[in-house]
Amino acid sequence: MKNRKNKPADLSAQIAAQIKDAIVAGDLIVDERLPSEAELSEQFSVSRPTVREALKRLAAQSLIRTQRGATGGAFVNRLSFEDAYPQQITTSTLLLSMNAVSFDTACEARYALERACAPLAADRRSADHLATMRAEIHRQGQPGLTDEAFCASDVAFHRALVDAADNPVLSYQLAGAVEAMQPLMNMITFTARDRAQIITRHTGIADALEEGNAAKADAELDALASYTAQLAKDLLSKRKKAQT
Amino acid sequence: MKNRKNKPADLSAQIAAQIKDAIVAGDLIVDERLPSEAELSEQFSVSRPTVREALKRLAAQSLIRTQRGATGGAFVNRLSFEDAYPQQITTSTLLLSMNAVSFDTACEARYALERACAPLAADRRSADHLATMRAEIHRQGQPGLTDEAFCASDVAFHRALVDAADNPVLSYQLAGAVEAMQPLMNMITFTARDRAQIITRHTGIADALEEGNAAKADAELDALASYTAQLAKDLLSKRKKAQT
DNA sequence: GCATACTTAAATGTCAGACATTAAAATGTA
DNA sequence: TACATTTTAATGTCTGACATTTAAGTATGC
Repeated sequence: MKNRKNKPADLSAQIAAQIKDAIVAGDLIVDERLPSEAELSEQFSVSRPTVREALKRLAAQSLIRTQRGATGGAFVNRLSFEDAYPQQITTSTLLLSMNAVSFDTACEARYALERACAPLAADRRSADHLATMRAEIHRQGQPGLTDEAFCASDVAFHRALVDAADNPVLSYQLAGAVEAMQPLMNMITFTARDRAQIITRHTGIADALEEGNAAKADAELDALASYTAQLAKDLLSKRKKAQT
Repeated sequence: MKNRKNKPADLSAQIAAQIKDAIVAGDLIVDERLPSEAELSEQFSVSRPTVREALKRLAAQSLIRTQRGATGGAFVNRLSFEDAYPQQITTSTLLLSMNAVSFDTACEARYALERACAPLAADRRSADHLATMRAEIHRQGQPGLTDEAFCASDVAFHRALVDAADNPVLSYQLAGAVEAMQPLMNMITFTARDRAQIITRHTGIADALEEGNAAKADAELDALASYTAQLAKDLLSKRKKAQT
């Protein structure tokens, strides 16, 4: 069905798929205990190691958790945003690095998504979010900051922006896009002038959100996106020249 | 480190984490073959079943693939957007269903993201995407269509809209948000008048994209978002009345 | 009767070794 | 040279055992 190679999947993969389907369909509810490994191995007519491999597959996706001891076993896990974040980030990072996604493409996606958040953030930003953004802006202005640290602070700033929209679904969706960009951003060497420009934009964004001015926030984000794209273009042409 | 419960993780989880880190860091490159299970079990000083459990964890995340036979083994997998899609959808679906995310919240995220795509889609939409959208609109107008089928067509329409932006990163990020909404949408009963309204908006969106009119696409999406939110509100108040 | 210490039981975690199956490479043969 | 056969090295699966963990039950002492 799923594999167009019509290669029959491993038993452990089949069993994991069945249990996963049961969880997605709601036949197994959160915190419900699965049968013990011994019982499952009987039900599916396979050995315990095979059942265990299936359970490990599910555990790797945070679909179940296991507990040892007398009342232990495998339990359906409530998949939390907190659990899903790191997986999302890892997946996004690998997607970018393994598929030769260009800086432009990743950057475009990132700013498109952030601009989607801007109006909501302008409406709902809390004092906390603003404080975080101001703190990161201040850090970005410190002399002697390495490029890596500058990028890390940039990510923190943008995550605060996204979180300010106060929509966990948006935060989750965007975490990957923003964080996965960091390895790409790290390849850029920021001159003092670059940093000053970026800080100006960041300040503009923070100001706009503080005022609740969605249009201004959008404009500042647009300017920042253009500037970032320009930096990447310069970097590329500089490299080309170096090769010649 | 990771678990604040300072419970030491399983050996198989530790080994899986080490290999995953090596892949993310680029120490293991795409299509590189891992040592055989026997060799790994020696390297990590654990038994083969334990190594196998670790490998299954990685396979569940599509980080590796395995091949049987003389030249077989475990290979670092090129994580493709195609592979990541279904996982992203499953995760998003479970996040919504297990965390009591409200229809409003999910809907807001979805339309915010779609509106981020609209300008790009207006610029780049291909004839193919437009044809898909028109076909889905036509299907949505067919009498006798069940609510489920209507929703499925709605999802297909919106996926075409997202794909029209021609940015794989955006498509990937949005797939979850759009598809995961379907179970929630399926709870709505669409009257003939509802459907007509939605079809009007869909047609407006398709027209706008065809004209390359980003502002109009945005306005139509905004109207559709409001209408959908209104439908949900009506449904909720109707239920409340039924309970009284 | 109650608190504490010990024992038991049930589950997962780990190991060792064997056999089954697969698929490529090496070998043999017309 | 082309084809069939054998070898080989790997994953897939099974059996059985033991280790470890944890909650519950039980005995002991006061």
